[in-house]
Amino acid sequence: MIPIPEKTIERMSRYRRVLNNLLEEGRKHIYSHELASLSSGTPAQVRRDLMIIGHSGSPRNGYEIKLLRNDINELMDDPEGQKIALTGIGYLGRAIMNYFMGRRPKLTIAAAFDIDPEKINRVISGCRCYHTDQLEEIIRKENITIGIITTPAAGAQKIVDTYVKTGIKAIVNWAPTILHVPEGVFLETRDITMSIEKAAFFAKTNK
Amino acid sequence: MIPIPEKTIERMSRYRRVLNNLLEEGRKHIYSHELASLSSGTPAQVRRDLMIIGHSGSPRNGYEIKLLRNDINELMDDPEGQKIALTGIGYLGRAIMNYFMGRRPKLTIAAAFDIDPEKINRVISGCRCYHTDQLEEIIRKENITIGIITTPAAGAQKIVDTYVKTGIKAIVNWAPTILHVPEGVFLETRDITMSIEKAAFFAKTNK
DNA sequence: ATCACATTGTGAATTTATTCACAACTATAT
DNA sequence: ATATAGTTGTGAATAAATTCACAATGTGAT
Ligand SMILES: NC(=O)c1ccc[n+]([C@@H]2O[C@H](COP(=O)([O-])OP(=O)(O)OC[C@H]3O[C@@H](n4cnc5c(N)ncnc54)[C@H](O)[C@@H]3O)[C@@H](O)[C@H]2O)c1
Ligand SMILES: NC(=O)c1ccc[n+]([C@@H]2O[C@H](COP(=O)([O-])OP(=O)(O)OC[C@H]3O[C@@H](n4cnc5c(N)ncnc54)[C@H](O)[C@@H]3O)[C@@H](O)[C@H]2O)c1
Repeated sequence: MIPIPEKTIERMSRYRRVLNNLLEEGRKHIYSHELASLSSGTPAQVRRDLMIIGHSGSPRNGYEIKLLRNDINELMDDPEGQKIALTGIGYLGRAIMNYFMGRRPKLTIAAAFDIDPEKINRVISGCRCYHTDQLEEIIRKENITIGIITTPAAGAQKIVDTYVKTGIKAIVNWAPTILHVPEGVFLETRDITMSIEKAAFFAKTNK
Repeated sequence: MIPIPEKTIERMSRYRRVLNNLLEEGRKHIYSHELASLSSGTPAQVRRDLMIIGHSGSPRNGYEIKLLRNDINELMDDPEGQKIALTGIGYLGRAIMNYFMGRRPKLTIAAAFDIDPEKINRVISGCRCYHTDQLEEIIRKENITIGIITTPAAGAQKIVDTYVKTGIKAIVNWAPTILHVPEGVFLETRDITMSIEKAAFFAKTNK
């Protein structure tokens, strides 16, 4: 079986969000052009993506929202659930914790870490907070497989190293620094600046 | 002149960050393969990007960091500066305000807006905070051209509409909802979930 | 039953992005 | 002077992503 392109995976997240909203509104079916416009894509792209994940609809009614959502769940979710560790309980860390809380049943932030004594041994957004000294212990105990970094740049590489040591295979990093991971570990460094600078470039070019 | 691809613009943000770090360390020159590894790319990609923006280096010494950084500045920055409005001074809004503060001299968050009386008429991270009632007035007065949204989904469309009305041409939205803008306005909706779900998919697939 | 029709599914075409591969170059050592 | 080594700049090749375009399809109206 050919692997599913990363771009398609990203769009699946978007589609799922839209579909969940529609389900709440009680909608039953959707056409490719509707899903496209609700997720800022094109109809052909939507159909191609659904073809890739092997979902089919009906020419007359389009796609059955519930079935499609379930297929996306099946594709994206681990049936046993996946746990996330987040290190750095500052503004950004808390924004992510709040936002994620309860949003994806199969994907939960199971533990958060910091060095600030004010923040440890509390429960924030339903998530237990520990001192970073306990990273290894808790990650192994809780069987956590995904790591997020929202600390300042200075401590980030050390945290990545600990994540990797515990067997974490996928990391999302928000600290503004280059991090290194061994082959086979997924690392994505995100930067809000990039999206703002892209917008700024557009504003400048079209002013 | 052919337009510069969006992907190249994104990478320029990354390159600039790396170059600024290197300048602080006192480095003078850099080769394409070094810049590539520091920004998680390939040497050919780097050279192609620099070719696209019309920067050239020397076969022996590579690229002169300062000159390259300046060329990126020239490409990306508006010489007169650009101002940003941010609406929604919560955890996420503050994370962005803190992070952006002083980072890009030519691109500043000039005003923040909220509806919570606790937050308005203060200065947070060097940025003045106003009630959303004053959006139009302040945006026009300050000549703001870029808008960020970090409010809950509910109020977001109304804020976009106000942004558009004041002539803002580029918007970055973090509220988890579909927003509509007229033709010619750049809108990018970002979602942290997407990056985490992508990482989770990788962790699941490679476990 | 049959028709009309808007939509799906998909091979092919196109566009966009990336990588290859190598001639041209340049600072340095000899 | 000249050779050398390691890099740049870029046309061409390749790969990846997107869009086109249309036959096949299923549904409701008649
Ligand atoms: N990439 C982006 O787009 C982006 C956007 C916003 C913020 N950031 C970065 O994310 C980080 C967090 O931002 P913030 O606004 O939440 O900052 P913050 O100061 O509010 O929070 C940082 C938190 O990390 C904790 N911390 C510091 N060192 C630590 C360590 N070694 N181990 C564990 N915890 C540690 C602090 O105690 C604090 O709670 C900063 O590095 C910031 O520059 C990045
Ligand atoms: N897209 C993502 O990846 C992502 C990540 C985190 C948070 N979020 C979303 O971003 C938003 C903010 O998150 P947060 O953690 O900062 O939440 P928060 O509750 O800390 O902050 C929200 C702020 O918006 C203000 N607000 C509410 N309604 C407003 C309105 N109509 N006009 C102006 N201000 C208003 C509130 O007073 C508050 O200060 C939420 O919608 C959240 O779901 C999105």
